[in-house]
Amino acid sequence: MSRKETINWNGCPIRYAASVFADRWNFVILRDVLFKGRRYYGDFLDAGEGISTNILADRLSKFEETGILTRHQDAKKRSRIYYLPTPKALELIPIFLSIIDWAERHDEYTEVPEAFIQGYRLDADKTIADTEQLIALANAQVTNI
Amino acid sequence: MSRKETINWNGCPIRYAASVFADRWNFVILRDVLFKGRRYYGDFLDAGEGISTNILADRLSKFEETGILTRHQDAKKRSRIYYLPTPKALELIPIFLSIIDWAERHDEYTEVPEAFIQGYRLDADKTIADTEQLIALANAQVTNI
DNA sequence: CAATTCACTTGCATTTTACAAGTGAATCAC
DNA sequence: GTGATTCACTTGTAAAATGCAAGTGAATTG
Repeated sequence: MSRKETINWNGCPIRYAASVFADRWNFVILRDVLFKGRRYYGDFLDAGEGISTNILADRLSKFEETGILTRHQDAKKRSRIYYLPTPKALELIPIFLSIIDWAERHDEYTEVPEAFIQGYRLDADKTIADTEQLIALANAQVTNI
Repeated sequence: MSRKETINWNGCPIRYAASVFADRWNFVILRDVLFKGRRYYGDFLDAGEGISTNILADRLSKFEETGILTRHQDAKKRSRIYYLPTPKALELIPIFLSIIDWAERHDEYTEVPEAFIQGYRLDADKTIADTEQLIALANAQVTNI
């Protein structure tokens, strides 16, 4: 057992990434944070995906532990909690954009706006920058005023 | 319940990708197929990751169902089974390369050869093409002679 | 042709997930 | 000010997935 777990475990980037976000709910939460501007705990629940409250709480706290999200209280209503993406999370954008690109090509049911996917295929760096901008706006909406 | 599951389920590329490969063992198997040239059932088992035989069999058959891998008998020894990546799997290369890039930057324990990661950051397309070449070689080693 | 290899399958204990129902702090309505 | 409500979880429990060990049967080897 000890041998099995030490061989090839540490040092592998794919394995590390798997430990941080390879799970369907993690994918959905990161999508919501990176592309849909969702920040509040309640937003994630109401996203219509059917995530349970205990699973959401578990994933959010793990994202805190792994430095993907930070937890905050709303300034005017302290009972509301929001989560902000860290730089480490923002650097997941290229990964998720290429996932979107891949899925659009291989899933007949996927519906991505033409302009978005075409834009990405023509100039990925610009789409990454644009996405970062939208994230900054979403963050500002939650932290400002 | 029916409402919850129909809203936002279909049509989302991230959700689709999650259903195909968002799982730690899927990550490891795809890494082995895309970057380590592993093709035989036994190769995956002996990879030192500790995957159980039933889980491996389950994931391999799901990858068949989702069109990621194809299952074949070895020409000279029909009791040996190998799995080949489909074009749909090859198109995961950009995703996994950007995952490697991300992990290298954020996991202190990750050990990626300097030349490899530098090469990727300088010219991602070239690294993608190089990886495809290596995959073609690995496929040939299994299918030829 | 008996022993071994190979790719799984099966049985079962443990862990994780899903669903429903709390809980306690903060906020709102009056 | 206080009772009702909102909010972000937590808890309990049944169902599902996982992990481990031990088969199984076809193919191959000695």
